[in-house]
Amino acid sequence: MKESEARNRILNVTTRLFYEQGYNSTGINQIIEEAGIARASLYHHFPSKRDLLTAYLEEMGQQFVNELTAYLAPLKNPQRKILGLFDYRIERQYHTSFGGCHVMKISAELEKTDASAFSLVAAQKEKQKQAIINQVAQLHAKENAVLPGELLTETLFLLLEGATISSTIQKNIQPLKQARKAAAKLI
Amino acid sequence: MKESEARNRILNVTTRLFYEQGYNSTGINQIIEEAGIARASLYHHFPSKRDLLTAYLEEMGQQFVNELTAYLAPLKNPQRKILGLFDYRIERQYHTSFGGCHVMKISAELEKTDASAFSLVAAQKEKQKQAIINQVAQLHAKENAVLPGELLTETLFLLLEGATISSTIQKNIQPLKQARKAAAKLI
DNA sequence: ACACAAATAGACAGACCTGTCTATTTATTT
DNA sequence: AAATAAATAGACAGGTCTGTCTATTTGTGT
Repeated sequence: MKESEARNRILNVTTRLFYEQGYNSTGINQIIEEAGIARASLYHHFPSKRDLLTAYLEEMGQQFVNELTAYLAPLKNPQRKILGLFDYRIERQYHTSFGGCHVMKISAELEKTDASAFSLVAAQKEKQKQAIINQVAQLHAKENAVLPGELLTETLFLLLEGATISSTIQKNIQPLKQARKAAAKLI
Repeated sequence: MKESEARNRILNVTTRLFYEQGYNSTGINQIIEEAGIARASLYHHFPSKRDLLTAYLEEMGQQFVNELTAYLAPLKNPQRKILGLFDYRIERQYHTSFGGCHVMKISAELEKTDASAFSLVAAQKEKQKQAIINQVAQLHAKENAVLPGELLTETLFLLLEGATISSTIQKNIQPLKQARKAAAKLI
């Protein structure tokens, strides 16, 4: 029922354009044209542009988690999986020509007073963080670890976030490689 | 000569609006109205909107460095100054109601192919990073430090960046506090 | 007093924006 | 076969956008 052909085309085009051009710079008209569907069809499935934003975030969130899970699956132990988090980001940066994290991009376009949008966005980030928590939980704490468990999780997450935005601004993967190196010393 | 009254008003209003609403969502008409100047005056000083962007980045960069320098000045030793970097960000987040870093916000609105804009943006970030390098250079390396000097600098920078974006998305200072805690253990 | 720069008001072009509406056609289901 | 849903084309309203242009007034330095 939700699998209609037109809806899929709309969602695919929207996802691509919102990520490449941003939310504000992407117009309904462009979506209609590139998706090759009628105006009324779009408004039938998505009554307002805001509904497209919600769908975009959910779609991208789903993709991200699926891809990450697949990427980490073959890695053998928690250490390697944690380093895999950084490698995955590196691969993604190459694949998107340094487009950066979609959640960060969208959040920068939102008015800071738009609480409902920010709660959507924050929920997406929370999911990503959960992937780290799951791995750190399986680490055998080092004898004389510099950072205790919970702080280690947070630090790894923040390193990942900082390296991602930094890599996006600099348009090279150096920050992610450095973050990976630091992570290797901390786990 | 560049100190004309009208120009200052334009720049002040532009700076506020670009930061609060973003670049794409701020119109020339709104700037004119809020600055209380004539349309032709704006185009006299800034021939295109793009010129406003350049001026905005330079203005904000100047402000950021000045404020940070003033904030760190009374702190006594390199350790405290490094932790001061985090405290300064916390204060800024409160002061801007969690508006976040202006460089990150703008970079998220740029097309990733806009090389000239990205080089402006990257230069601003480089300046901020330099502030950390300066402090770390004065640290006496710990005997058995987990992270060697250069990697320590990069790690502190990435922690700061990650905690800033994370704090902006979550709308609370917890990430910055955690990053500060991690930094304290690393230096 | 003269010249030049800076600022003003406001109309205008040409394009784009979101969302609504009418009226018709195609599918699917019962 | 009848009814319901999904899709189509395209006009339309009301607004906003950037940038240009004319024509006039204010200010400043020489």
